[in-house]
Amino acid sequence: MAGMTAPVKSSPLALTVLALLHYRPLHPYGLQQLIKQWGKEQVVNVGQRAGLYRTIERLLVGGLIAVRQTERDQQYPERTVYEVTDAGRAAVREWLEQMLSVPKAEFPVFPAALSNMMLFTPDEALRTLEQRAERIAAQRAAMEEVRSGAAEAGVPRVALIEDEYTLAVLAAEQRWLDGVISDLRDGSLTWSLELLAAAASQGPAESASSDGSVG
Amino acid sequence: MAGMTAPVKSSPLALTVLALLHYRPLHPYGLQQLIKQWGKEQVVNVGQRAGLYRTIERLLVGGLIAVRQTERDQQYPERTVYEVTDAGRAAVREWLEQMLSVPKAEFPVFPAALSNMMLFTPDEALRTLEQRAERIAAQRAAMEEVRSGAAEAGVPRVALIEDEYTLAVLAAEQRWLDGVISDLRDGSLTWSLELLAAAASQGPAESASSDGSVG
DNA sequence: CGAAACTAGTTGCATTGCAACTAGACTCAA
DNA sequence: TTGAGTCTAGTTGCAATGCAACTAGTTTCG
Repeated sequence: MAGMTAPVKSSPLALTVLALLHYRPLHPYGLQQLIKQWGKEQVVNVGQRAGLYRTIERLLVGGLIAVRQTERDQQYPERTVYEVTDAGRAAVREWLEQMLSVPKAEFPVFPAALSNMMLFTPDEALRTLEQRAERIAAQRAAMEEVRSGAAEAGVPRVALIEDEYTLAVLAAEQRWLDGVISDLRDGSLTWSLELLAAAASQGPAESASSDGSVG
Repeated sequence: MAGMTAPVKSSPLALTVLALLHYRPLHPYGLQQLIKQWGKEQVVNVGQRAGLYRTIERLLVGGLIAVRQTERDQQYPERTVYEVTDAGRAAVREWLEQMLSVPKAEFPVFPAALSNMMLFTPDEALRTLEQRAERIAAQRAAMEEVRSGAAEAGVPRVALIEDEYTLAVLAAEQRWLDGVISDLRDGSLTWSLELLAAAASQGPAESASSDGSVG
């Protein structure tokens, strides 16, 4: 077993790099530009190049990509052009299958924050959620404009499918926020420290410590 | 400037630890148990304790929590009980405001995978998305059962608000998946390499490299 | 008595995110 | 023409996170 290296782990960036090299061999900076041109910065975090170079290094060590040439377009620094290998072509399919079919547990900050919203008063909660709703609406509008523009310009639907998904999720978040906001406004969703303490003392709160005092 | 330390960064786990210590001083393992009992493992990643201990260390160094006592319930190892400080109480409010009101750009794997779905044939895509849809449906059903059970047991709505949100998002994902799946089945969503290459060659593909060949 | 399982915490490694830094080339205006 | 800003291109370092393994005492069960 000569070439045994640990299998390379998938990540959004690794998948995208490997996929783009599928279409054409390219150098790291070119990949970054391509990702931005195709509007995929929403989806892959190529903002700071560090991640990109490290990912490429990882793929190279793992044998999923190889150096094709080192070109020198005078006026620019030397650029190393990479191409995908057969192992890389196989890996992309495995990753893609896994990433598409298995919903992975991730831990975004918003649900975590929501789960502690009772530290705020209903009024404070209302104000912060209103701000979020505005921002989500703006983001959604901007994204929808880009997407429909691209669609009208003839970009095939499958190439915009991730925007379609993101928009569906954003729309759901917005609807949900609007509902909660209106429930906070009309008082059908409220709480107070006393109420919560009462609910906690009859709930399943008494078994994690030798001491049963709450608050 | 004696006690100047860098401000502690927020994270789902840090927020939750700080919030729970609000209700009652506790030791790390107790916090982990509490998080699990309250069904918050979906939302905070306390699966491997390492993160928990490191987070607590971080909060301690940052002055947001303090050691209250070191108890010894013989038969158990010594346990250090922490309590939240005034600085901690202030930090939680700032964090919460930020985390609730500002939608942060995160990079989950599914959209990244979707954006490269065209590497599969429409048929392959259909099959993998069907699998995801099944899993999402199962997860949603399980979660809904837990949530409605808790609600009927008298847990106040605000304490289940993050489940409500997650369920809304899961429902949207499921609806979206169902739509795409049916479009894949009836052929109203398709693609082929030739089609994509054609679209690419008239699109904005030609400026990231000196070489314009695609494929 | 021995094997599991639970309690409690630690260690190490790979990966990520974020920010700063280097450094050459080009662009434009004072 | 020279200096300020801006691109291109890549590197370095640190803190944080995720994941897995390891230590070690305790209890439980056969």
